[in-house]
Amino acid sequence: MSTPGRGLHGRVLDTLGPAITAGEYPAGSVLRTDELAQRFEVSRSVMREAVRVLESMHLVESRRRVGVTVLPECEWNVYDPQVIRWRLAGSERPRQLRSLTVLRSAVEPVAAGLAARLATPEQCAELTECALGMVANSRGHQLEQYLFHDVAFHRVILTASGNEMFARLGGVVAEVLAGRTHHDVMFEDPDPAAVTLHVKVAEAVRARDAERAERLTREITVGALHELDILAP
Amino acid sequence: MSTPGRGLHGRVLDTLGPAITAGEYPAGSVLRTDELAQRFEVSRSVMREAVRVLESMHLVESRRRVGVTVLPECEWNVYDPQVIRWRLAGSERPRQLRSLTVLRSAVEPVAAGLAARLATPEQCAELTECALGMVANSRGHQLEQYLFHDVAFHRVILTASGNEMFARLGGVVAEVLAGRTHHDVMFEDPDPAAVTLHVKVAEAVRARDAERAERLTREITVGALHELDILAP
DNA sequence: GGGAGCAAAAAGTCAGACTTATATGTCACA
DNA sequence: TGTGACATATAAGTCTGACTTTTTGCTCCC
Repeated sequence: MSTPGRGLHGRVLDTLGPAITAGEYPAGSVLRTDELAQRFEVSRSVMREAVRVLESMHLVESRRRVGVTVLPECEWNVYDPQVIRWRLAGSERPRQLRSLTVLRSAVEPVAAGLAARLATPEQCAELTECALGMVANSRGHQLEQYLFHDVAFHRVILTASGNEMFARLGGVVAEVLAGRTHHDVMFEDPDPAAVTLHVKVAEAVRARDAERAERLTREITVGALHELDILAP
Repeated sequence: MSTPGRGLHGRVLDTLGPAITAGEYPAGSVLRTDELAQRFEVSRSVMREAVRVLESMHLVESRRRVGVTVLPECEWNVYDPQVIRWRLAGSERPRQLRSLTVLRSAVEPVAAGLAARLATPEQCAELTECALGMVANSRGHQLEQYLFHDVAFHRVILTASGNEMFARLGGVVAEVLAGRTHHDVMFEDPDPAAVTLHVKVAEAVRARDAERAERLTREITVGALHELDILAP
């Protein structure tokens, strides 16, 4: 994913990051730079760079005479894409997936409403194209092609909202959707109702009907919540 | 703010981070580690650590034989609290404030709905206390005390939602609210209607009325949007 | 028992030498 | 004239070792 092995410090992070985010070192654990450098067979300078990155993610804190202390989970930069990937790859995957899905359920409807006001004609066209692609691949176990258009659809919505912070969640949504298709149970074709909702959202955006776009998107995300048994009354 | 001057590399970041996020180096600009090290009068190792941190924020990309390239804004980790602080402190402040307010308007209502289902009795009590504190300080230019309770109120809501990603936005909301009180025009006492809404949200959460808590919180955030002339029809 | 001061431990800093990847320019050949 | 292979320069990457600084926790004396 992204850029694997961009230098030695990156290799170290590929091991240490997942280990920490998976909770292998409980909060308060103390590591020593020299020891880590030996363990990973890299120089202290490389190890220090790795620690600096972990520190910027608020996963650890480095203090003189003490060492590198693992911080409690509530301190972590849980929006850092790298942290999200590490957690999705490890034992915390289910919880991370739930957190992200709840976040989606908050953001996407509002983004759709904004998109209905702000989307360019090109974006409207793209959206319709994605929705049609979803329809075309919604039957006959063409899950990969369906996923492709689904991801593209949500990306366009988030981008067209005109809010940079919404737009940056495109990658996250892609991970969540991909996770649902690949890891979890999804042997059957996607729910026809969901497909229809996407088409309707595209229509609403094209028609500049913000309220309708928001309401329909909320229906989509509520469905996603139910799939994970969140919001069960 | 937070931890200023945690080592030489931190000092470098305090200058370089704001400069980059303020757009002083357009996307594509190339910096050289050695030159930067000279400019900031630090060793190359320190400079390298600083660059690694900027790289983990996706503000820059370091490539052999090329140098340290400034990445386009769309690549930045705009959820990184440090990046947010840098942007709030610089010329991009107004835009950053808008982005964050829109994000709030999406997240907080959903968080309030979840809080109504999940808040502990202690959290309900805290919420009521905050709301009362707001009422008590809503008149007579006691803006600082009002702000204190306002921030606490929204923090409790976000925490009580049970979603770690919502909870992590507490700091962001604090910055936005503080910004409104300090920087922007807020000479007068807060809007009485807004105060009443907070009290009602606390009531709704205590009464476990998720739908009402969500709707009332949405009214609060819509107010915040209007203050910044967003969503003008 | 408590405060002053000392010593050790770990991170922080620096300088210099060396390695590696790679963009770019050169030149021969088609 | 265009194109491919090759050489070269450049800037990041890595390693090592010596030194500094901060901070903890212990000891010793009052």
